[in-house]
Amino acid sequence: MPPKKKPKNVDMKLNFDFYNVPCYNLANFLLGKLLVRRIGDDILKGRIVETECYLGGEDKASRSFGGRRTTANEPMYMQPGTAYVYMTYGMYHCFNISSAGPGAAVLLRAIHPIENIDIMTEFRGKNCKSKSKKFKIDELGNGPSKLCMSMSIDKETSNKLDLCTSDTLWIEEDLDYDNDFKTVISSRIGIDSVGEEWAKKPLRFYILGDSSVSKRDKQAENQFLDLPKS
DNA sequence: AAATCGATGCTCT
DNA sequence: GAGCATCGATTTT
Repeated sequence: MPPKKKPKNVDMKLNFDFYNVPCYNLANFLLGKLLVRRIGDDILKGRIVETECYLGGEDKASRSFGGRRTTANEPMYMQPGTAYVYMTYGMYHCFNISSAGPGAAVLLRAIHPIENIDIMTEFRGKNCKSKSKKFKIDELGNGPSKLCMSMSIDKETSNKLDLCTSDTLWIEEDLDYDNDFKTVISSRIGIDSVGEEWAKKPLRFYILGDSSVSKRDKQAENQFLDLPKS
């Protein structure tokens, strides 16, 4: 049987039903999809290759841990598909998407540049602290703040956007991508201070073998999985 | 290849 | 005042 072909003349923007699933499922389903950003007349696209779950409630690493709710983390409680963009370390941004479940969201950790890579490179340099640095393709999206720089995503322009209806930021199917990839599940990055129990939980997902993944886990790669893709 | 370390300002206590 | 869901440069195996 040949793989099912989807028609190209339909709106591939993913809708509310895609986002309205538990955090763990959304983090998995986002892999292989395209993150799309429109800047004026330019359309930037990158394939999502690495994600992390932040569950809220019991999750000590989550900014909504214990039901904590402030004006800053409000998007984590908004309807599934809402963008949650926050600044960290005073100079970098992280981009999350709220899922089903109170205070639950998925962090996008890495994208693989696909379309208008030259413009992404330009934004990457413009938003980078050090001037006139040259970037390889895999340095454009291999980290949560790097992808924000390359896609020109920040709190001011993108926080609280509804990805289901926004015409500047959304997710869509990648019709040209062979979705037959293997998925690696590993521990999350940069949260060691919350203690071993939650720091080690298997809540990070990435596409095995993709060159834009921010950090590989060779132990976990021995147990890669064929997870359902939607 | 891995470990270390400074930058830099917002958010919450 | 403390602590960052990071990055990039420098230093060490």
